[in-house]
Amino acid sequence: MAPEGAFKNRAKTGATLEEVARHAGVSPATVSRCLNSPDLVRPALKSKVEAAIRLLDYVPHGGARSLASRRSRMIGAIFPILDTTLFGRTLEALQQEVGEAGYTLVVASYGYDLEREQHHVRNLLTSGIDALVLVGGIRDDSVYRLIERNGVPYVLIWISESDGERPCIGFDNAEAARRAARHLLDMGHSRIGVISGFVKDNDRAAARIAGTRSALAEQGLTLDESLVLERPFGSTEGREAFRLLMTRRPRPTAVICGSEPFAYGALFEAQALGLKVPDEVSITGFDDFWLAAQMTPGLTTVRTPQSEMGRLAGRHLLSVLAGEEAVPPSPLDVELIVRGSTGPPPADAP
Amino acid sequence: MAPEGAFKNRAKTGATLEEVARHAGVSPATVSRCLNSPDLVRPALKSKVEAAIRLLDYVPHGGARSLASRRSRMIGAIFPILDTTLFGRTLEALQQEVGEAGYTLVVASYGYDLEREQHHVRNLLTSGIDALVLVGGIRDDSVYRLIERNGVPYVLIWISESDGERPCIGFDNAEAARRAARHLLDMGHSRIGVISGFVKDNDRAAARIAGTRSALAEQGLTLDESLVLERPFGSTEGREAFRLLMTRRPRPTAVICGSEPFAYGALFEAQALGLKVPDEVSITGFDDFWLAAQMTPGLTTVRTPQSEMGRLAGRHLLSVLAGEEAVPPSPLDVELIVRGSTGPPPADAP
DNA sequence: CTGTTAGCGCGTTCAA
DNA sequence: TTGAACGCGCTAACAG
Repeated sequence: MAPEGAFKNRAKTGATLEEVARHAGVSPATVSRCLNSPDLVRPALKSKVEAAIRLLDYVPHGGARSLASRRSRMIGAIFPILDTTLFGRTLEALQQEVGEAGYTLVVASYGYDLEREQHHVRNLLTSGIDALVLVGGIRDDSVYRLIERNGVPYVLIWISESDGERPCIGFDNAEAARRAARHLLDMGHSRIGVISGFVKDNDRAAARIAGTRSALAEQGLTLDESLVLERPFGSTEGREAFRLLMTRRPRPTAVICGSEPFAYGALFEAQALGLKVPDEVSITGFDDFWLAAQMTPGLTTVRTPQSEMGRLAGRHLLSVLAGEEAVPPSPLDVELIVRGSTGPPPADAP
Repeated sequence: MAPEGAFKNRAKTGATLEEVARHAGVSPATVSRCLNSPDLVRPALKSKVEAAIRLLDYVPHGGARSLASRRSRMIGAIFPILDTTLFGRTLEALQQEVGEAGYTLVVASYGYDLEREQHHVRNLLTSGIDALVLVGGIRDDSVYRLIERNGVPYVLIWISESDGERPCIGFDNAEAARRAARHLLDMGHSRIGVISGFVKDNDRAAARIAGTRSALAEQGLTLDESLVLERPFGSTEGREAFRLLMTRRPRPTAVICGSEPFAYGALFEAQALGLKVPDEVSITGFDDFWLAAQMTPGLTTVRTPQSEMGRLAGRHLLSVLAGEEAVPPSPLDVELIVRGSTGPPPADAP
């Protein structure tokens, strides 16, 4: 019922700076100054202008402003997903940090689909963002080129590229996984299963598996590839993968989960299978969301600096935009949180 | 170490439409058309233009574009919080819906602080958003006036204002809570506790309590106000509130949680207290996040149309922007999901 | 189908 | 301390 001729009713635009000037009996330039450098304006005039602004519900036109000043006061952030809790804290902290500085946050999510991410990069650049936050480092070089050619500063979060080629604010995913693995190895485990997100196009997931592998190597062990399962992130997927791992013979005595929802699922499934945790099987998570501490047994996990990455990414970009010589901080720390879900392997293990 | 003189290094701007035109040997208008209505351009020219665009990594300047066209292709959304899973699905669905239409999403969060929300409204309007999504309906009239005076269409989500004064896309929170309450009443409960978010400035929380109260009234019962606890959202707060409720005498035989994290906490705490659910106490949630189905016992809860609200809000605004005569849909349905956390009250209850 | 011509609303010179 | 004039990059009329 919507014939295509029905377009064209452009909303009445709000008041303009010039109208405000007229109402206040001053020049447009003065109104502009009231907004941008109030100290340069005599208080008497300033209050007249402010009254006019309120009277007209005047809001500056960001487009015009960014056209004239070459800055939009917007910062973009592109996340793999938004609907889970995975990036929630990072997003919240980032929004807070830039919001306090008067910046506005533009977000997008791409469902781990690099093509969609690239599309979003274009869109956000068009929107005129002054800076950009991206997750991880895997993407086509052309995307980086595009960003750089447009003079937009950016940071990659959730990773710490050791080669320092691009500015990163995050932690060493491999080392984090290594911590969890060493913890299990120290307790005597040697047959270890892994539930991971898809490694393709995801350097965090890849690094975590690599870290696990290297921890085993330190002990002269190798990771049995048949015990490495890749799944879409989610607790249901974790349950299913865990069940599968438990059918392998000899059965793994511990399972390292590359993302915490997997671990929740594994723990629930262990309970459903009647497997005692940690007596019969140990489980580790990755991130330490609120649920990890509430479950019984509590989940042993690696705590990642989720909020801090958001906060620091914002702060870094703001200072770059302020013209400061900012260097990204060195890799952030992670912490192994030992709770009840891990223990020595069962005595009768092979 | 950052002296204040260190400003002013404006990034080199990207290529302009005019440069593209020059490289392609056509007029600026033609380049513009290639971008906005490609069908009006002869293929031969179009491909020359596209080549030039790629060559220069040209990205249109959104500011200039919005100045000239009076539309920014950005939509704003302001949420109470972003770091929990509460609005995650709504956000994801909204982003997806508007993203597919080539729009960009600008988000902000205000921690349930109305002043901060107002601030964000101003900021987003300045950014030039074409439309706005807000959660709930409680805010100063001046905010609505500001939005309307600037000609920006908006919707309120997560509520359904019966008086229809403003466009809403959501569900009836009172009715939803009434469902949960009736379910308990039908099983014979009469002494019911409530754990709620703060009612001040939160119409969703208020409506849910009101709904509970009215369901009791239908049975000639009244809600004991000493059994109504308001807390910040969170499972830890749920645990603590639940523990307190369990010390009341006579002890409530059921607890209605106005937000699901409360219910998770209550369930964990019941377990810690050695209280059998549902034999000794019944618990209901609100929203039906993934965890509800995974716990043991499963959580009886009211499933809210989280994704749908995001999707429909986006769709509605897009059609308004397209100049269509769009009316917001009628209130969406909620569904009572009965799982193991509810049952009849203990036989020895008063 | 394509080019020409005007602004869109604002920040920023420069003089006064 | 204030005002006048210019142009940022683009879209939208209008001609051709």
